[in-house]
Order: sequence, then structure tokens, then C-alpha cells
Amino acid sequence: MVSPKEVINELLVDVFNHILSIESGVLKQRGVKISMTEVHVLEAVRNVTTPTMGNVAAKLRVTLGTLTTSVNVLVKKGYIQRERDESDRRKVYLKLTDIAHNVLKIHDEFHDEMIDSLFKDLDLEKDEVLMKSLENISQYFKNQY
Amino acid sequence: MVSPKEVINELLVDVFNHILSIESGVLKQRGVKISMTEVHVLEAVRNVTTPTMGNVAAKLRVTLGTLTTSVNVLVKKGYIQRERDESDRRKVYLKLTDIAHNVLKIHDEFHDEMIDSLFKDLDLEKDEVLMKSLENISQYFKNQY
DNA sequence: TATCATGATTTGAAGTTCAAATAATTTTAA
DNA sequence: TTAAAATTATTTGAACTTCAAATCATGATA
Repeated sequence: MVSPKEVINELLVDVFNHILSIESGVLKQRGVKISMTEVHVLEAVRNVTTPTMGNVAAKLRVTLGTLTTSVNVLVKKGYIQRERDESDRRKVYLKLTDIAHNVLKIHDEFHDEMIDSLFKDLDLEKDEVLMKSLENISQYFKNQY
Repeated sequence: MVSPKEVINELLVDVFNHILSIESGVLKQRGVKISMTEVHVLEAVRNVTTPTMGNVAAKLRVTLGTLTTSVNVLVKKGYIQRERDESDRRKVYLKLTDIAHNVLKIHDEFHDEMIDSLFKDLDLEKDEVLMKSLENISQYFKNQY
């Protein structure tokens, strides 16, 4: 007999482990030549309140060296511009270009579709239940590790 | 104003994108020298009904060449044994060793904790709602891509 | 000012992945 | 039956991702 826990786990592994490769295919299909790793860098730059190298690296949980390598490529490809902080010249701010925002738009649409499918057949009360459970897991990891 | 959809999306990105690095830390902490990629190969070998190279590669959605490289290392490290099918000698079956099962035990415990935290405060009826929504998303991707 | 701390980059090595070429074996069809 | 096609897996070469350690530049502190 299969418990709900096992079903959920199987779904998490099967679905979420592979969302990246699916979205990668979507981008490729639309002619955008960018890796998912690079998309996530752009997303982190957008979502972090102050997009310094350090903050973005922390958001992504990679080392600064790793991020520098990524950003070098993204600058070369025209997705990101570097700007030094004039009052503290150690800091570098990352700025997204227009084509970066275009890529993030596709990324957002993909995630919207995903979330919509997640929400299908669910009314608001139940959405809140789901959200509560996701907050639980989020909180759990923040406390635990 | 932040919509429930945005909150869910943020949680998905923040939590699920980083589960791997968290679990990797757990394994490292316990002195197990294995990458998460390698753990996932072991998991796929265990979960697939007939663990040939082809079936495991399909489960993981990587090419056969990629899997061969992984398996070469895992054989060298003592986690996997190769066995040829005697009636169809093109096929190779993968077999987990005892130390592979030990690693998967830690992996399972980690996932159990994760799922438990997900289920905290939720009664069975609500679990079913969550499960239904995960099935929705799973189905969505299977149909769409 | 000399030392320490902070923020970022560079370098070298290891790990991951793919596409294309190759190899071994089985199946199909002439 | 045997030649061609299909299946299953491996090897090879290149690109990408990541990290740790070394380095560099700048700022804070004593």
C-alpha cells in the first residue's frame, strides 16, 4: 500500500527535479540562447533588494567566484551591466538590460502556467492551505539548516 | 500587493531550488562523500522497475552517455555493480550495493523530514487537496511537454 | 600608518552534461 | 540466410558549472 507521503515524495522528485529541463526546452524552442543557470542569476539579480555580487551570490547559494564567472559571461552576452558603488568602491552592483527582462518575462510566464496548473480545481480557501504548507516547509529549512 | 500566486512562486523558487544544496550539506556532515547527482542516480536505479541503463537514463532524463559516465564513477566508488543480461547481451542491469542502500537511507530520512514538515498542521482531507494539486501539476507537464 | 576586514576576481581542478562517433548485439526484411 | 536496420550501451571531445585557494582592491580600526 502506498501512503500519501510516498506519493507526494515521488511527485516532488519526478516533477520538481525536472522543471528545469522542461523550461530549458521552452526557452530553446523560442530561440533564446541562455542556460537555466544563467536565467536563475538574472532572476536573483531582479529579486534581491540590493543586487551586489555578495547579495546575489547569497541568494543563489553559490560562492562569489562562481558568480563572478557567470556574470562575466552574462555581461559578454549583454544581459547584465556592472556598476561600481562610488562611495564604497569595493562593491559592484548588477543591473539587468532590456534583453534580460525579456528573458525573465518568458521565465515568469512559464512559472505562471505552472502555478496555474497547480491551482486548477482549487478554490481560494484551499490555496491558502497549500500556501500554509509551503510556508511550513520553507520555515522548516530556515530553522533547521 | 502580493498575490498568493507570487508567494507560492517565490516559495517554490526559494525552497525547491535549494533543497539539493541543503541535503548535500547533510550528507557531507555525516561524512558521506557523494554528490547529489550521484545520489539521484542511486535513487533512480532503486525506483525504476527494471534498472537497465536506458530505463535509468530515461527516469533521470539524461543521455545514455551521461549516465555511463556517472555509473563508471559509482562502480569505482563501490555503489553500483553492472550485470549483463544473458539472454540479450546488449542490456546492462544496474545493481545497488549495501553502501548504496545506506546512502539512500539517509536520503529517505531527509525527504521524510521534508514531507513531514509539509504535512504539519494539515489533516488528511487537506493532504488530499495538496496531493491533488501536485497531481495536477504533474499531469500538466506530462501533457504539455 | 600598519593591520585587519570586506567585497570581488582570478586560477586551477573536479564534476556534469551533451552530441556525435563507435561498438556490440539483436531484429527485420529481402 | 544473410545484409541492412534497429537497439543498447560506451567512448570521446567540448562546453558549462562549481568550488577552494590565492590574489587584488578598498575600507575600517587600532
